Amino acid sequence: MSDIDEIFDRLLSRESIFRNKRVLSHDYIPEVLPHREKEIKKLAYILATALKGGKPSNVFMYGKTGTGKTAVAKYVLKKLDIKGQQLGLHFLYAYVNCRYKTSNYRVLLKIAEDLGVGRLPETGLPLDSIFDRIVRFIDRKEQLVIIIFDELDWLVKKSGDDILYQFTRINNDLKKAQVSIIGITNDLKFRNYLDSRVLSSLSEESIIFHPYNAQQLYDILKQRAEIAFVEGAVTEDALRLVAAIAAQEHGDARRAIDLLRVAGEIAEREGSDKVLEEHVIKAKDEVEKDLVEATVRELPLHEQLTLLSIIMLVKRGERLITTGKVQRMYEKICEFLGYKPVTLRRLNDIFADLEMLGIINAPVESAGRYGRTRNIKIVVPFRSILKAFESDERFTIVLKEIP
DNA sequence: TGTCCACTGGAAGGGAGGGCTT
DNA sequence: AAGCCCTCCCTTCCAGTGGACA
Repeated sequence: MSDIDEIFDRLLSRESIFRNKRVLSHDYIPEVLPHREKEIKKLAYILATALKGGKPSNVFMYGKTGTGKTAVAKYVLKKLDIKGQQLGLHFLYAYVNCRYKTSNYRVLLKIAEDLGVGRLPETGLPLDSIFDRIVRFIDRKEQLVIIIFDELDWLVKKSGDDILYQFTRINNDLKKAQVSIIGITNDLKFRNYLDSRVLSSLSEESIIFHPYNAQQLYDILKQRAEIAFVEGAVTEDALRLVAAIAAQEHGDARRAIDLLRVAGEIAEREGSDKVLEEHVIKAKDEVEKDLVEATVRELPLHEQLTLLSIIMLVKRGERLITTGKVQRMYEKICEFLGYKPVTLRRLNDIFADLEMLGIINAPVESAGRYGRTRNIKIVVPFRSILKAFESDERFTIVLKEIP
């Protein structure tokens, strides 16, 4: 008990190294976005039409994760809103992150919620009727509605482009209001999946975001660190290291900021009054592990079993892991645990799912005479997946009992 | 040059579990 | 209560395919 008291006392008596931790959270939009001036200008230019009462073109924004697409969109909209208010204009906004809204229904629901349509049931209504309600709601008066579809590729891959099609045509149904759409995607190849009508309507304008390099990431981190931490709490070396790690991982600024935050938390936990390189290194492991563990734990049963089969094959020292091998292992595990295995067709979709989640790489390769199959590789730290499985007794038994 | 392996991936559909409207 | 409509996970059926080998 006294141990715990001591921990509490120590924590209380010490000044925190954080001054304003919120600055390091995902939804924080800073006053200045370094190295995105060009993109901000372009978007502002497009949206400025709204200030003269016009309908801005739809915009498509491409770029990898953490290149500032969402931040730029939110930033410009915030400024637009302020300017609009000065001019007595009122705009409506909706923001959907399609990655976390798994179905058409959820997407519509989020839009309805953001616009303030009113209470709608979690499920049950026909899609048309929700869409109608949204249309009726926004068409009550003359106004501009801006809808942001973030991580649009997820929506299209999961549920197709029906909703998108409806939204691109929505202006035909509206008498008073007008709708502009901002589509954001990480997947550059994703245009191929879209119906050409949707694509042409969506990409009236497009903005491309390039990954940040280490120096740019450093500038971003520096700016955030100055607000987030007390003076001198982050060493130059630590900051450089965070920037370097994130630059290696495709210039993802969000990851960089996460990393900095966690490094700070670790430093604080360990009673250090400075964030050092060693804290950053620990933070890197922790961030990665947490993410993978959570993802794996939330997978549906047969996706977990499939992943477990892959893990078993890796453990066994198999160098080439093919669909067939996984299927045989998977069926063995199912038999062992008393589950009815899914078909090969389903398994194939599961591979695609796991690949989308970034857990595996599974490109289709041909061995000529010996057929075509996926070449499956785990692309996250092996230990974090194991860790996720270890919390479930069924899987632990399999790991022990099956060679 | 054709064959043929080991799959891949599209299309259609189903049923359990949810909740709506009437 | 009946009759719909939705999602999620899954099945059945099957045409299609890259390239090493004969």
